[in-house]
Amino acid sequence: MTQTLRILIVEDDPALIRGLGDNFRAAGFDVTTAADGQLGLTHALTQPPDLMLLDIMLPKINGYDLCRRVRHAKHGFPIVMLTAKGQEEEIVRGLELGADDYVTKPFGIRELLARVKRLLRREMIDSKELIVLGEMILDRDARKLTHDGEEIPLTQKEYRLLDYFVTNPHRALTRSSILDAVWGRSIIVSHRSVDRCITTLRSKLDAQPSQPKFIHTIRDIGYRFELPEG
Amino acid sequence: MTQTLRILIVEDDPALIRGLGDNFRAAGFDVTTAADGQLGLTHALTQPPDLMLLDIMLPKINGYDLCRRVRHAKHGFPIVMLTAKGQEEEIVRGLELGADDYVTKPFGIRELLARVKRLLRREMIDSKELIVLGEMILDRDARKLTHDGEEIPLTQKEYRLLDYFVTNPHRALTRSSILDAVWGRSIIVSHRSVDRCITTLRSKLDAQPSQPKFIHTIRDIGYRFELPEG
DNA sequence: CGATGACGTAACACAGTGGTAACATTCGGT
DNA sequence: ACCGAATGTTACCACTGTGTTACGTCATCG
Repeated sequence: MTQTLRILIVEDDPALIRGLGDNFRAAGFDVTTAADGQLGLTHALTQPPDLMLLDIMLPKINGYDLCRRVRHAKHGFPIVMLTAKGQEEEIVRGLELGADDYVTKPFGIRELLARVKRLLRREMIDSKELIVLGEMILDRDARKLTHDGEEIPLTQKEYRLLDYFVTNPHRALTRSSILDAVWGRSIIVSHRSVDRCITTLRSKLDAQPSQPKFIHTIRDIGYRFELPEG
Repeated sequence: MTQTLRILIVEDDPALIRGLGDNFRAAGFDVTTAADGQLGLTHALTQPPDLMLLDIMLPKINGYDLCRRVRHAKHGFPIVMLTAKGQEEEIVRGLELGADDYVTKPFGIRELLARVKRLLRREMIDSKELIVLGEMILDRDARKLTHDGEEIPLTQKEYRLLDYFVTNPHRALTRSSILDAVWGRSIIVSHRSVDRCITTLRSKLDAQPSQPKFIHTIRDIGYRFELPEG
């Protein structure tokens, strides 16, 4: 690193390819495109990019299968889905299969760029031991959260949940992935336990837990953690 | 004993220089400043500090080059980058060149101090042979803990445990790492023996062992040692 | 507008964790 | 070999964290 960040666009509409490509190149990214699902998959697996834009309706392999297979190959780069309007149930499916965000066509290039940039900021987070959350500081070394130097005690589950959120900000996180990451793949608990833990964590993070600043819920999916500023 | 730690601030904004200088002096550091990259580089090479605060946008030599050249000269002191908002993409580059951490302007002095102290934690301990623990003094040369001149006798295990804690303050320490450090990697003892030793050590460190000031327990994880004042 | 389902959250019960005292064993010095 | 100190082990208990359940509220959709 750090050469420019690499973006793979998997899209069959030539006009969209050109528009997206131009804009992302202008924004300083290294762009490659694939015109169908098969090409996209091989490219994603052999030369994994830093982020992938993925249309759902594609020749040969559709966006769902591509997404699932990429994730099955244990690639973790962010995936942003491009969906047509009125396909909300597709969004749900896509996010469950491991996509991180979506935009519905027609979309503004500004919005898309903003989402992409937010997702890519994750790489900066990973290396940090100290993370600023508004007026709070999360110290991963000390495994503690402080507000003006005062410790905010977190239980084990709360801490692991927050840690997972912080390392995956701005992304749609399904309950299932949260369960895997925080509770562990082999543990079986009710999915409502996630909600419960979210509630207690929210109450400690935010003064007004009723209008959460950090943990946003995504109906039918799960939650999304937003870092301040941006 | 306790020579003060030296911080070099390379920054061209006079207001920021004064603000940072005041704050770090107040925190007990020995501060020198350089107003451009050239001055900063010569200073860093001829009188290497214990840590450097480095702005990116600088006259004469920019922060990246300065960072790279300092590292090329095999100086290992920590470098904290100061970046303006919107330069986030460049941060990764800075880290690649050898920076250890960064803050984005505008930043809170509290956050910056926390980051600096974290990076200097080891030096802050190592530069002292006498360590003040509340009303007690730990003399690592003599392997003695005293309170008002009265020696508090510590057993072998207790001393090694305290020593491990003192060299790793403010960090979450797992029982397993404690066992490795104090008992040795090859010795097999029950993990409850750690708790047992903690109890006896607590009873000697603290008047109210029920509300420990120094050794905090982190449920499901292990313990964390907190030094007073920072 | 009513039905359905998802989420927030309070209440409760129970398992597991850690503090610690009592007991056992090892160690070290004479 | 003996004795006391140090160290490890075990057992008991209080407590807290956590999962479950239940209920209220809100959003969505027919």
